[in-house]
This record gives sequence, C-alpha cells and structure tokens, in this order.
Amino acid sequence: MHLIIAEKNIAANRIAHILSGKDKVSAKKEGGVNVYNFGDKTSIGLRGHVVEVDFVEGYTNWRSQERPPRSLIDAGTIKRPTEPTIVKLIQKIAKKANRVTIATDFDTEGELIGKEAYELVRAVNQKVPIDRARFSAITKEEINRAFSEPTDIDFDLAAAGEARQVVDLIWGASLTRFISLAAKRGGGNILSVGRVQSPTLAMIVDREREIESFIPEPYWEISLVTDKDGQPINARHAAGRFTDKKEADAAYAGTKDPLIVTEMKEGKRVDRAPTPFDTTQFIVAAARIGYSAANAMRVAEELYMNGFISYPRTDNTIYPPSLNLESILTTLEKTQFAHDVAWVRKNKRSKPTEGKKSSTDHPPIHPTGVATQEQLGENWKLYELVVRRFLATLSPDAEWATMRIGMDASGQNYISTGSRLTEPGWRTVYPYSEAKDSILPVVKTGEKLKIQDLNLEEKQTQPPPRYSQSKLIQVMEELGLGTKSTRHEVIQKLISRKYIEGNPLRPTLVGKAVTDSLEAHASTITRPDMTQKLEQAMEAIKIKDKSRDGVVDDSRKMLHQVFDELEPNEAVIGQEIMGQTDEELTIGPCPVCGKDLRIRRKGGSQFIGCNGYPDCTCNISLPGTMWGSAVRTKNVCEIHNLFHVSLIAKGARPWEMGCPLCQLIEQQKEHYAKMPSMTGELQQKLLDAKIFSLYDLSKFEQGDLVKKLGITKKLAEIIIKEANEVLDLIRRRSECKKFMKQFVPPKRGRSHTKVMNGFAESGINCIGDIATATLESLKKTGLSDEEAKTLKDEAISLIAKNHLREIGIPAVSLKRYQEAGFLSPEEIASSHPAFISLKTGISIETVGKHLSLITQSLGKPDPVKISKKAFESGKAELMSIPGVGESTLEQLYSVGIFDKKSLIGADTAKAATTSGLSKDHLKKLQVTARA
DNA sequence: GCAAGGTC
Repeated sequence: MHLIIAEKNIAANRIAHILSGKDKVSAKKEGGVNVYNFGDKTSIGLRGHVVEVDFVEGYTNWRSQERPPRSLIDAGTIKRPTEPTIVKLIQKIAKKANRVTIATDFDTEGELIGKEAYELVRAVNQKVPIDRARFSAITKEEINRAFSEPTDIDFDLAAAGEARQVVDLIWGASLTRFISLAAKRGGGNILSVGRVQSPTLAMIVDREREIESFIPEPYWEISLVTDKDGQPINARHAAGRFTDKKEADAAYAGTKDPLIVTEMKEGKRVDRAPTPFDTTQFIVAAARIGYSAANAMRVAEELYMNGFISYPRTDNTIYPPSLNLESILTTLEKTQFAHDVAWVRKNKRSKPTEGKKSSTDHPPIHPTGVATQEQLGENWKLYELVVRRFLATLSPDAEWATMRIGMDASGQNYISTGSRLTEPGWRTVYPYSEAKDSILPVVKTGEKLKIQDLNLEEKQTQPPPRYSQSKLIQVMEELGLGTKSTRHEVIQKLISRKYIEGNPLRPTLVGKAVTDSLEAHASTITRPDMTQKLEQAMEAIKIKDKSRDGVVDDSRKMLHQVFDELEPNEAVIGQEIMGQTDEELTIGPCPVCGKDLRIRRKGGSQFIGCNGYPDCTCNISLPGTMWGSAVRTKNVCEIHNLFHVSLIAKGARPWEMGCPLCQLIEQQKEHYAKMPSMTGELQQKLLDAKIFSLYDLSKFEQGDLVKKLGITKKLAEIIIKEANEVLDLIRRRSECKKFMKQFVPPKRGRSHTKVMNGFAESGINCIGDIATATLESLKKTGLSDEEAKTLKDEAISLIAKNHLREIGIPAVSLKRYQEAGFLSPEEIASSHPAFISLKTGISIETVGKHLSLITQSLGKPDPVKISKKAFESGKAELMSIPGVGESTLEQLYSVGIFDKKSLIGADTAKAATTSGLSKDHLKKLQVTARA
C-alpha cells in the first residue's frame, strides 16, 4: 500500500482525485479524520503541524525558585503531538505501507511539517521507503508531474524551520515570563513578548510617539479660478507651499490680471492593470470595501474550503505557467460575470500582469469555482473581488489623456492640471477605485484670461497617520515580520493582550510601557532585524553553511546576554511598567473624598475602590471577571467627571458599561423603589449627601444620618431599617438564584435572571420559599414538571440539612444521616435509635445525644435512651434466636425492637405493618424468645 | 499561563 501524506485534508482529497484518474476514490472517516483510498493508494491530510515544540517536563511553574525564566534558555525541548488522533491514525496506516510519499506544501514550513510526518512514520516502520512530492499548485499537471518524479525530503530545509521553532520558543517564553513576573501580572493578564509581536507593537508605539511629539507648522497656499468661455479652470501657485507668510502675502498681492497662458501641454498617462492577489494585497483590497484583516481571511478561508477560490495564504504574485488561465475564464463564463469575461476575451492583454514576488508554494489567489450571489450571501462581496481582480490582471492597461496649463499673472506663475480617462481598460471589470475626470478647456499659448477668484489659505502640516490594520500588514511584510498566514493573527493577539486598540490602531498604556521597558533593557526583541538575522541564519542552514544546533546555541548565548542586563533591573522594570499602567485603571476623582477611584481586581472579582481606603469606603461593584476584565474607555462622564468603563472578554464584543457611578445610581433606584418610606425627594438628599448606594445607607448610624440629611430621627430610623430589609431580600434572592442555577439549565428565552424574576413575582424569594412553594407556581416560570419537582425536593433537602446543622449536628455525622436516607430532623426524631445507629453506623450513644438535641429543638418529648451496654447485649440476645440475621435485625430495629424484652412486649399486629415482617413470623420469634 | 508557525 502506498501512503500519501498531505498538509491538510482538502489537499489530500484533491490529490487523491487527481491521481486516481478513472478509478473511484472511496472516502472514509476514522475518528473524525478523512482517509481517501483508491487503487493500492491511501491519501490522508495532516492539519499543518501535528506536533509542537515545548520544554521538557518540570518547567510549568513560572514562580519556581530553581527554574527562573532564565533557565528556559537551556531547558531541553521535546516534540509533543497536538493532534493525537491524526498522529495515531498516520502511524496505524504507516505500519502497513510499502511506500510513503510526503506531499506537504512546497516551502520551508511545509518541509518541516513533512519531516515531522517522516519521523512519525519512521517511529513505527523503519524500512518503508519515504519520498517527497513537490508541487506549486494542486492542478492535474503539477500533481502528476510531482508524483512521477519524486525526490527526497530536504532535511537541511526542515532543520532551518526547526531552528526557528526553538529560537522563538526560548526567547518568547523566557521573556514573557520575566516581564510578566516583574510587573506582577498573572492569569489572563500576562505581558507577552515575541520575535514578531514585539517589533510590531514597537512600530505602533513609535508612530504614536511621533504623533505625540509632532509640532504642526503653518504654511500657505494660493489658488485661483479663471475660465474659458464659461468653463472653469482651477489653478494653484507654482511655488506650492509657502512656509513664509511674508512671501505668501507678496505673491498673493502680486497676482494681477492679465492672466496669460504660457504653456499648454497635452500628454498621455498609462494606468497599469493591477497585479495578481497575494495575501497582503488581498487584505488591502478587502479593507477598502470595509473588511478587517481577520474577517477578510476568515471569509477567504470559507470560500477556499468550498472550492470557490484558490488557497488564500500565498506570497506569490506571478501566475505559474502550469495554471490554466483560459480554463478559469471558461469556468467564469458560467457565472454572472459572463459579460465581463466576454469583454476580457475580446480585449485580453498579451501576457497577464506580474507582481514582484514569485514563490513555490501556492499560486496567486484566483477564482476556482462557480458561485451565485444567493449561495454566498455576505461572502459574495469577497468572491466578486477575487473574480474581478483575476479578470483585471488579464485586461489591458487604462489610459488617461492629461493636460497641463501654465499661466502667468504679472510675474506669478500658476499651474492647472486635468485628466480624462480615454481607455478604461481594466477599470471596466475592476470598479473598486474611482476614476474621476477633471476636464480642462482647450486654450492657446498667449491667450489672455481673467482672474475670477483668488484665494490665500493658511494650513497646517499634519502628523503622520496611525496605522490601519491593512497598512500595518503591508509594513510587516516589507520588514519580513510574520508570514502570510500569521500577520493578521499577530495584530489580533496584540489587541487581545490589550497592547493596542482602535481603528486606526493606537497603543494602550500597557503597550507603551512594555515597549519602553523592552527597548531600554532588551532591545534585540523589539527590532525587526532579529527576524532578518534569523532568516539569514536559516538560509545558511539550508545550504549546510551552518548547523541547526550551532544557530540555536548562538541564539542562546545572545539571550543570556539579554538576561544579564534584565535580571539586575527586574525591580526597576516592574516599577516602570506598573507605574505607567496605573493610569489605565484610574477612573477619576472619588465623589466622596476627591482622591482617585481605581479599578481593583482580586481573584475572580473586580470593583472600583477609592485610593483613600480605609478612610474613604466609597466602592462601586462590577460584574465578575468572567464577564470580561474592566478597563476604562476614552469617554468621560460629564456629571461625575469619571471615565466610562467597559468589560473586555475574549472572543466577545466589549461590554460598554458607561459611567460606573451613573450605573450605580440607576441600579439603586430600583432598590429604593422597594422601600415604602423612600421618596424622590429623599433620594435626591441622599445623592447630595454623597450616599450612593443602599449598602452605604444601611451602614449608617441613626444620628449621623439625621445630621447628613437634615431629617427627623424617626425617619432616619425607619429608612435605615428598610434599607437593611431590602438588602436582606437582595441577598436571599441572589442565594436563591445561585441555588436554582444548579438544577435548572438555561434555555433560549429562559435565562436564570428571567426565572428568578418570575419567582419573585410569585413571592418566592429564598430557598425556603422554593421548598414550600406549589409545583404550579414554580412551573409558571417555564420549568418542566420534572425540573420543578427536582428543584423543590432539593430545596426541601437543603433546608432540612441546614436545620440539622443549626441544631448542632456536626458535618461528619450529617453526611452519614443523609447517606442513610435520614434527611430531616423530623425523620430522625421519628425513628428508633437502634435503627438509626445500624443504618448510619454512628454509635448508639452519639445517636442518643443527637436525638435529644433534635427533639428539644422540635419541642417533642425526650427520646428513649439506650446505653451502649444495653444495646450490645440486646443485639446479642436477638441474634441468638435461630433464623435472625442482619436483615431481620434491621427490620426489628425499625419498629423499636432491640432486645428480648422489647420483642416479647411488642404488639405484633402493629409491628407487622411497618417492619415488613409477617405477623406469624413475629409471633414465632416471640415464642422462641420466651423459651 | 509563554512564541510562531501550520490549519479548522
């Protein structure tokens, strides 16, 4: 059997169909992985890297004394499967193979992925020959050629990739840990550092610094308007920008009629047709029609997976000769672009346009399948973009007729330029940029015109613009940062780390602080040249000029030097970062004492507290961090002069909360409404006195409140009492909701909050209320019969348990009672101590103690007391009766028969009804006992 | 809990 291993499932599938020719391909799924069989061949796809480089065991604790961040530099590394199902399946099939062909992508990373597969195969099959197929596109020609002339894996090429993996891991992990620990950041708030992300962040920070330090300078521009037979001509002064006001004024004053035409030049300008799409140019074009980089790539992936466009991750801007452009046109004839295709066929340029980069892995992005607008929905826009771009690359250049008029106004020179599209060319099929004509009338040299209007405008120089996502991706590509597949992900990562935000992108305080610290103490990692040097080293490995281990060792030495600088400065770095980022958590002046309010986090909870604590207890609660971590936004509340707050969670849109104090006040209104004595006037008085919450109010002493609000003693007393009652109600409801959540799963239209509100309407406010509520009232809120019953039963059991605990039954015993089925105090009190002791395994004396506690609390008569001695001897007596074993003993205990005497005295008729023993059986036992 | 690189 011949095993073919491709980089991804979709490639394995297409390769199988091409190689099978007329044979049928049978597709099977094994553990969720597709396997394609045809003839004696099996084709299977990886999922990119199926193993990952990581440190050997023992380095997981970031705070380990023996293994500080620096120790990662020399830590051993291993390859660990990240896709165990695929790994196992490949190995299972490889055992039976008599030939293996690695058919991963034709680039460095593809070679490494291929080598990983090679190692997986070798681990289970030492003999099977393994070869390598190299192809630049999955087309019939390319695949057949690649498989008819197989080569070997290029281990040097793969080694270059491995060097990159290890270097990235040790630099990234050690520096990430060091900086995070220095700034005391943990959990979801770590400060990451990496060869690609850190220089990218630094670019954004540098740009921001340029903008911050930019000093605008004034300049002046002069323009005039004239006309020829009513057709306007707009002209500007030939000197362009005047930086000197006096010169500008003089030129303005000197501009006088007559205006004489000194030059009239007509020309032609070629407007080149665009080049084929690589990933970057695709993202740029998608950004123009409103897509973020990540969104554009997500849609492209979807279009690719469904066969509408070719592989979207490519650096290639030159169509390879093996790509049949003619047949793509034929395909597109079946779409609504038939008209455009016909135009292209008629006007086709001799050779398609070419960009500067060609690569071996994939062709430029082009359409591969027929789609309709209805079929694709929103995604249609990007499919259309790819189709139109493809058509444009086969279309002729556009042409413009240009015109330039030079004029003289008493010694001042003016210029007017115009243009007109004469040959629309590619613009016919690619209408994404506007082609605007500015048409000038025809004039002759020496002709005299009249100045209609003259303007002197003062302007200011502008700072450089912030980066848009697509601009940043272009610059990253120029600097060699990241790859076609990862650039947009790097930007997303910087956003999710809260290093950058907004559109266009700007750094946060954290982003700036981390960049500053790294630039000061570990500048290597913030510079794009680290990537360039690494790439040079990789090139050397590819041609055997250097070894993989040599390159990694050199890199280790450099990283040690970086730590020599970092470690002595750890405290300073921590201070710098924490000091700068403090500001980000500061919300504004405390309305009570005027000191700063800050967002504070503790475990899973967060709140806004006052820097004046404990003197000032002003405090605003926030939703838990599971809803997102709280950060301040740019907006400021006009009433309270506080920054707005928003909650940021992974993979969700930020939750804008607005001004936290406004929120708090709004919330309290709802609570105040539950207080019978609360009035609007009183609420205003509370606000004026800076008492913002029910909680604050409840904590007041009566006398203090009288002074603060200027109300009567009586009223103060009443509202403090009411505040406490409402608080208590809120507490009970929250406890009740928490309880209900355990047993009632949320459903569409039945959130826990909604159920709880429904309960409140029926007067169910605590767990005890659930225990006594009717099933009907529970079901009113959308609970099923079963859910209502479970909830009620659980509530009853919990109440009983709490009751027992209050009575004084220790937790250990309580558990035993519950396990034995004694759920409530009543159930225990109504059972015989011998029976309880037997069922629970609690000693008879302890049961006696518990029973007296219970009966006392229930106001029942004291229970029967049995000493340990009496219990033991009674048991011996009963067990000596022939036919009495453990189970009969239990039945006897259940009706209070625990020794010979109580057996003989028992009322057999009564005992038979509850013990499960027959009257005859009991009578027989009595007879034996008497004897 | 960390990187960057594949792919989903």
